[in-house]
Amino acid sequence: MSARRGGLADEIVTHVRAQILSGKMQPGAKVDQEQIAIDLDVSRSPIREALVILGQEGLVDITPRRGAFVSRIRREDVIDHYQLFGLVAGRVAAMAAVEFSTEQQYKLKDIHDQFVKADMSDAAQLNHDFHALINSVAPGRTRWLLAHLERSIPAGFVGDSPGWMPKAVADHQLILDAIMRSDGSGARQAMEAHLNDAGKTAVEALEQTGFWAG
Amino acid sequence: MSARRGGLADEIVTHVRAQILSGKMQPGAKVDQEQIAIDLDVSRSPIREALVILGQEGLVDITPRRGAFVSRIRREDVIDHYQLFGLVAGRVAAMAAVEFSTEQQYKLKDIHDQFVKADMSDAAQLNHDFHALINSVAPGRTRWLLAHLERSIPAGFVGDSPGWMPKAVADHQLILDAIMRSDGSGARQAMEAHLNDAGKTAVEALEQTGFWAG
DNA sequence: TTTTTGCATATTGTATACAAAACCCGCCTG
DNA sequence: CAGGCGGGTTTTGTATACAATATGCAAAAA
Repeated sequence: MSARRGGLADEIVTHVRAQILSGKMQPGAKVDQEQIAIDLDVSRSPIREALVILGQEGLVDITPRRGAFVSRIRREDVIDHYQLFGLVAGRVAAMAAVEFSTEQQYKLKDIHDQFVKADMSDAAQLNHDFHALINSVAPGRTRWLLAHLERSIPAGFVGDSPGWMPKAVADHQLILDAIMRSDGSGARQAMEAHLNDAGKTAVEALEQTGFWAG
Repeated sequence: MSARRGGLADEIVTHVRAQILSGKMQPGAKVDQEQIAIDLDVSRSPIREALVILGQEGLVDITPRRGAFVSRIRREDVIDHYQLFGLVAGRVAAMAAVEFSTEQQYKLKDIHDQFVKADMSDAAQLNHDFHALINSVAPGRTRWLLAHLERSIPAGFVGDSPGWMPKAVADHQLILDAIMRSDGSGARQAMEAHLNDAGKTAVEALEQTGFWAG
């Protein structure tokens, strides 16, 4: 999005992250550069850059001359992560409630109306649009942080867990209502609650994909 | 701290960051890999990894096949950054106020008492210790985020700006008082105010080092 | 004069090569 | 039998080499 990088490194990041979040690489396991090089048929140069990114995201721990290991992320870490996400996103939601123009308000309502009727294939995109519109009022540095928080741990879990959609719809409704009536405090609370739920959902999803097997 | 990397890359990050924050590399300027390679007498391999880190931190923008450029950070971005910092650190301070043992409380008071009497050479360390003790109650992911926020933009500015010490002492006093009386809400507010001030100080410091010259 | 096209150059991105540190495993010694 | 000590192997970290794309300038056309 902001920082599209040289091509391969980004693809490798995506690949390895998927491996980790899907449980194919267990927490604590070594991330072998050579193995990835073989799997993806690339050299170690872009792999090392990818590992640096994943290290910054906290998905792998890098120790000086010993290599990269899948981080031992605990359930409470995921919960914590989403609480932080909620803290920041809640702040932005409060700003949106106050600053949104009438036009923006109805644009948000429009997205939400589509979201209500969407099936699982479109839900992810509409969910993203909903949050993106709200977050568009955030100042530059806040946007940067939100982008980090969104891709760091396990985001993009929309629909992975059954029964999440109706809950998300209800949450979004509360957020939308608060913003429509320019209720900053209400928007903040609703957004925080929404992301706290998302955290629980993320834990369940990771549980199901076999992220934790010990 | 958490992710000590292979040696050279970290040093290069420090070097380039210093160049940027001191104004020797102007915002918008190209970060030439070859030039750094010559300056530091290293190959481009660790330099590229360093640039990835700086890109993640938001100090440089990396565009696919065109290179890295010093980010055009505005004064409001620095303010924004420190507000976020305050948001998170405030949350942690509130937790500390509630969770601190009596022993921890007096340990914090002890550090503060030293801070009051310290000269500029020790102030940085004691300031760090003060915050580190408070942040020690934060869960893992929050600690990770705080570490990011601390080193991302221009942190470690203690004492760079004259007249900051007395202000910091007063701020820390308020934070300490709130924690001593287990006043979570008060600690949060005091910490947020402290970091908002730190943001202004950071802007001034950047102003003086010649970061902005336009 | 201004714009556009093409080529020479510079710089990035990726691959390969090499040096050094860490790991593994058998062996020796107490 | 436990624990420590080589020596070979593996893997990382850095340097160098090569390929591909972007940049800049000059010449030609409008």
